[in-house]
Amino acid sequence: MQTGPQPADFADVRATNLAVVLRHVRNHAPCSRADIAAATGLNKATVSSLVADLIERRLLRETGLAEHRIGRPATMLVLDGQPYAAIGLAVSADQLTAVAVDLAGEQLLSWRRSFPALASSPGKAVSAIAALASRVAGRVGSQNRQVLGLTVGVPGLVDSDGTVRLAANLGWRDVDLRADLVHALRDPKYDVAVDNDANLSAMAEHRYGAFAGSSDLVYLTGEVGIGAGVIVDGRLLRGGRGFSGEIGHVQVDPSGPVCPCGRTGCLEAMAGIPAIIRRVLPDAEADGPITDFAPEIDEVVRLARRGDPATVDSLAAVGRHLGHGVAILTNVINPDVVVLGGNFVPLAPWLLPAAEAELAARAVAPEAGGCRIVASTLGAGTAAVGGAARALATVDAGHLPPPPPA
Amino acid sequence: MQTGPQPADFADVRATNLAVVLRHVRNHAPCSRADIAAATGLNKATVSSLVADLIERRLLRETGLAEHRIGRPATMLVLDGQPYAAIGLAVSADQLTAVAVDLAGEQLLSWRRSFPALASSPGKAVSAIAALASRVAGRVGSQNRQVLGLTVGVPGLVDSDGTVRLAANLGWRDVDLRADLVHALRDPKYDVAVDNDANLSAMAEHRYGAFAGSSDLVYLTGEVGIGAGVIVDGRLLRGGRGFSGEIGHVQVDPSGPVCPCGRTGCLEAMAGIPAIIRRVLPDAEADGPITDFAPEIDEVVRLARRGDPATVDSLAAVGRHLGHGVAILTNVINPDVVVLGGNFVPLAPWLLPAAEAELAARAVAPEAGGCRIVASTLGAGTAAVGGAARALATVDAGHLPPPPPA
DNA sequence: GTTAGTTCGTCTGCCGACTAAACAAACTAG
DNA sequence: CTAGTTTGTTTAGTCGGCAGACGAACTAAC
Repeated sequence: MQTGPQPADFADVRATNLAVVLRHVRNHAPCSRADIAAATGLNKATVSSLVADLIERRLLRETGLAEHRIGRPATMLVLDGQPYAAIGLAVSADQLTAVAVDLAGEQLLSWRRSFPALASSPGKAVSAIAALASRVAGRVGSQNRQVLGLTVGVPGLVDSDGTVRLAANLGWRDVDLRADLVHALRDPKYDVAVDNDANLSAMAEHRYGAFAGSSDLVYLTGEVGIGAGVIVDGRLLRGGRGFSGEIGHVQVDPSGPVCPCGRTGCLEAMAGIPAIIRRVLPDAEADGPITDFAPEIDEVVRLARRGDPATVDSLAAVGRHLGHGVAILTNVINPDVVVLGGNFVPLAPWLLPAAEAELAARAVAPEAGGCRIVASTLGAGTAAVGGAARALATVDAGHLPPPPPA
Repeated sequence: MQTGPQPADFADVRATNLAVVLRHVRNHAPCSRADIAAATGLNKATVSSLVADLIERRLLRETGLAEHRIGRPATMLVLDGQPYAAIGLAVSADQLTAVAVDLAGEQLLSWRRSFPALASSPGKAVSAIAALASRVAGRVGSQNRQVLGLTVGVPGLVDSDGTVRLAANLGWRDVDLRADLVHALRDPKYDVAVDNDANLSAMAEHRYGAFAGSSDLVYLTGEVGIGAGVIVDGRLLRGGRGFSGEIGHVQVDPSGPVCPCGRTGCLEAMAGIPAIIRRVLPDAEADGPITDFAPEIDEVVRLARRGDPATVDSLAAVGRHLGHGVAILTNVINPDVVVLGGNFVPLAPWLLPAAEAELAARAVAPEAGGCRIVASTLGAGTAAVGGAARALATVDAGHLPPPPPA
């Protein structure tokens, strides 16, 4: 119970303790009521009451399995994944990705739909997003699951109201996506949110990644641009207007090339995926903005595996630039880990050594402030998974679904 | 009441609500019990109980003055500054600064003592700091005030245990200042903490500055080095190991001069106070590390006031570098305001225009993400005041001094 | 098979903290 | 001097966590 501007009452205590129990079960399942009481310091009777409440809300479930040690066997508790699901949806330049995740972290579905954002208007995009979300919600509903929330990730600046201020790679400016979606979905019962894709990916890593639980974590997107999702002290860093993590257009080399944004030597222009491809595969035709880099990245990986010197050197140079960017983050924010995502993942074996060396050289704190650079292990759709994670995180934070009316 | 790993109980509710009332009175004094109830949503009876508790702890006081509107006159409440004081102490390369502040924000004393840190050992520094703290505590005690806490600010990397990992400008490395101080002060009743001077200055600005209450604020020190104290969402950003805000050695110009840290083109080497003085006053003798820049800064200000073109140009160039640094902070953190402190304050009229222009050009978000650059108005000793503010902030957060035993 | 010992989870009584509503106090308006 | 207003306290009530007792269910050992 931290200091908040709001006064506290019993409901807050109850919500806090319900969330404490729920998180404990999520992190230590299966476990018994006695385990929870011992670990949290709550009274056994209180835990019993809280667990009963959570079972009534169908967030927890008793398993038949009992550990047979000495004494009375414990009735074990696990998360009940069945009755709920959270939906995450990610918009990129060429496709929409939707996932649904249940409370226990099981991915229920993962759908992709190609959608050329630059070739359509934001209005059409809203319709397409709403249609996809609606279909996912329908599927989830047909499994008798209640939707806990829908979060849409967008590669761009999203303010605290859910308005997309600027998404260069989608060609959007001042699109009030959240309100439009709520309207298109006809005021759904569940919560609708819009956030930056890097922020959501960071939430996904924070909840499901190899460094899950690390309270100071940064995720770097490797799509058309480079964005950072920053988690500090276990919470997303948003800044005054929600425009944090825009590391892609920080200058890392004043003598570097001109970036499409008009500035010079941006990290994105030096180490972004398009820059890597141009550098390694100068012959690749670049007619119009490329949006899907998979074939080219595959080719780069092939060349690197084969040990092609120019490719390896190029990737090392890119790694150094990334290390420079990570060093800026380390010096300013001092995260425990920086996770490289997107198209950086397959390239990581050739990027990381150079990046780590550069980080060590540029970081002020000894041992780079304890900061590690790793590749994401979550696979594709991280931002969408993070969208689902956001809704689940609100449950963990105490915003529980109401108990059944019956 | 935010989500925390800790379960909550009644004591937490009480502490939270006591803090709510205390903060309300601090921000809206003088005010009546009825005002508090109306503004916070707490019940009148609850407010009465909370106020009685706070009066017993001598944190609040009733004033005789009553507002005579229609109806029964209200008995007004104000903070009772008398019984408590918090001590802040700042270490710099050439002196120690100590201040004591009461609960109402009144500065009770401000002492300076010259102390050549580089010429003495860390051990002697600990003795000197402890002696000064002890004298301040004695003076405060002789006024029948209880000391709420002592916080020491150090220009360098301080980890979460209060150990100074590296303070280049003091010549310190791995000095466990907090433990040493606790020992030298013989386990004082009050809380002892050590923190980075920029962090503490940021707390001072957050509590007493022109932008007090802004929940996303950065303070830039302008002493020997440049450090950032970062407040995000109303809380200090510390990072995984407490090494955040080290913006001084981020590279802003790869072709810049070599910095004493060994890197090239650090912000500090381009826009630090020594760099400014070298640039504007090339004739100033620089025998050994300068620690007190006051005379030189005065001279720079004189030249700038006179309109000396070389000086004005130099300051504009420095302003551009500062703007570059601020742009990095803005893109990564998106604060509402960046406060320039220390020796930047008298130079601000000539630095700010260039800095703002550079920020606008380099910030990704429109209108620089709403970020403003301003000069501190708190005067000298900001870090020490921030040290006191830290202890007072723990009271605001609910860690109240115990009620009197009587 | 019985008994002792252990552990689990519930039950009971208690206490602390907030709420609602009634009420006394103290003032202004007319 | 009365009516009306506002303040702050009092009283009763509810809620939720806590402590300890208790029954339940099991293992271990004789």
